[in-house]
Amino acid sequence: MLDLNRLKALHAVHVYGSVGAAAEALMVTPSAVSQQIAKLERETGARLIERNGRGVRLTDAAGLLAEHAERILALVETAEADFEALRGEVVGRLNVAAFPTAARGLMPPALAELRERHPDLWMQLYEREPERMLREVARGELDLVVVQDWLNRPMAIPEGLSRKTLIDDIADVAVPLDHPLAGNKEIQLSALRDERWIASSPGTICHDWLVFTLRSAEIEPEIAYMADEYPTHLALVAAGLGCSIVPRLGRDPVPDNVRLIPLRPRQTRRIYALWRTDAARRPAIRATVEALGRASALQENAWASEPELQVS
Amino acid sequence: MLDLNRLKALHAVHVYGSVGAAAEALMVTPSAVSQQIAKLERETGARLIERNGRGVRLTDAAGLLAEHAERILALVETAEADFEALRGEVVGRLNVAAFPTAARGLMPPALAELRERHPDLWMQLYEREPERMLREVARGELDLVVVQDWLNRPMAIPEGLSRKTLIDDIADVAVPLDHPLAGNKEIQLSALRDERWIASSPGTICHDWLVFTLRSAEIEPEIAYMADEYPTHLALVAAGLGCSIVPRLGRDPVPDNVRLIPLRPRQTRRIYALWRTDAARRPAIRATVEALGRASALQENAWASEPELQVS
DNA sequence: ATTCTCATGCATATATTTTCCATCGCTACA
DNA sequence: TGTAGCGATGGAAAATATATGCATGAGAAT
Repeated sequence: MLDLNRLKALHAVHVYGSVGAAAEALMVTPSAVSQQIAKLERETGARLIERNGRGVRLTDAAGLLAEHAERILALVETAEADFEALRGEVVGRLNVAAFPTAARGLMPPALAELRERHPDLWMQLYEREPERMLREVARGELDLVVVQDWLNRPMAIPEGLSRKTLIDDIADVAVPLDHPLAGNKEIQLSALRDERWIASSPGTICHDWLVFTLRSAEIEPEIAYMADEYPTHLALVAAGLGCSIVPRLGRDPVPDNVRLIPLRPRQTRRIYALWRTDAARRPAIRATVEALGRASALQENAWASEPELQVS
Repeated sequence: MLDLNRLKALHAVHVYGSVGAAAEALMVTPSAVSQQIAKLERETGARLIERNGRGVRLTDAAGLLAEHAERILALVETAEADFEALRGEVVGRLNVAAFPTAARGLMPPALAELRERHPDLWMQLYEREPERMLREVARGELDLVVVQDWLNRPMAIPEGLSRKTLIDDIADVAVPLDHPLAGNKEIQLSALRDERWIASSPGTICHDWLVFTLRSAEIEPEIAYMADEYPTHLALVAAGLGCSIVPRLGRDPVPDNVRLIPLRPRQTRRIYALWRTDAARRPAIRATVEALGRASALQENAWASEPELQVS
């Protein structure tokens, strides 16, 4: 492949008209330039330069090559300039993941904001369960993940990861409209001892949250139905087949004959953004964490302003 | 100014995904690649590469630089091609590849002719399976490849490649001399329903051709033996262990007690030369394509003049 | 715990490039 | 016509750069 330094020498001779002038421009001796071009001739097998009186003249082939060299060198300079401009900016590609409700409730506004403010940032969003996210972010397969834990049973954060608390998600109880407690403004967990429950599949956080919340009131839930999609949960609740515990984050619109009632005391899970500490050098990571923080604050304000969700 | 070799190293890591693979592609040790990039980091003052598990990952800055490098390297290549085109001479080095039977049947006469006519052309011939060739020619690792497909299931040609049809290779069936059909002048596929077959390894085109041809007659072949070398196939046929479908191209001399009988209707695969359209500026490429065309025509004439290979 | 794979750093060998200097060819001018 | 001046080139040595082999260390797979 053509060598850039030789091309540079040839180009300089083309531009400055003599070996000596080219050498001066390149800050080397004429001999160096002469030898570079001689090597280029040997490598390509073509005559490039011929003596012309006291000076030299480029052949047609050399002229062509010099013009190409001009474009190539210009491109290299462009690359340098772009590179400089890049440093410290929010660009590149980010692989982010969140568990399902956060992916629906938190990511879309954050992604929209980032898209708006940083058009050169490419984000790819995945939906994942927490353990897998943890593994993948630690390995660098994902750049940033949104995970959750329960306040009284915090998750172990692997070495080398940083986190930022985004929001405390709140659990409400979904009951059929004809349920005895459906008129309540709030419900205590202990009042739910004899209900039948609708849960997600074991191994999902939604399942775990249900079981964990009830166990914290020493209730071993009787799980009557399992369904992974929340709209299915709510349809089952609407049909009077049981109750469900439903997080607020990413919650779909609720059917008319289902009531969502705040628990007392509040049952919350804390939601975090997690990323490799090293990777935080990337402005893109920092910008995304901040955008998630803003999206979370907006969400919390929205909840605070809905009176029927308040717990006295 | 950015150094081309360092950019090449960085680009290779970007494309091949690891320092080791990049090193292999550049034909140097991983250490060399690692050090080139380290120097680039020192020169630019930016982090370019970070360890990621067992491997590495490029930073955003490095990704940007690698993309620029891609353009720069492409421009250099264009310059080379233009340069050669200007000289109008068939010179330089060409990396060509073909699948095994074409490498034996088509390339040798073409290469001999080229060597004779263009002593300054250096050709390196590789034997490859088609998918890999396709990838490599698109990337510029190979300059010209010979691939094949079946007439009724044409191959997808990537953007930016040109092709020329060389020849339609014909399949014959090899049977032992004492086989009931050995006396036939031609054989219909349907007559081969209950044969046992000798095939190449799965994943080779020879294997695929056997299976594809028989399936086209709705025969699911019972593969009794697998061997990659055709002489071995023929020895197995000679021993009465089964039949085989053998392309004419690159066919070795056949043992006495094996009969090769044309299929009716003809089973053919079409063989193409493929090259990057940009690179066709090089007279060397054009000359090689033409030489392959002549070699193919010769081969077709040879087949046409052997009476025992005709199908009525 | 071990065994692999992969990247990297160091010391060393090798290759390349530059400089210095001598030489040669051409031009200008005496 | 001779000769001084200018400019390019080539060889040898020095400076620089680059690649290799090997050792090390980190992470992953078993």
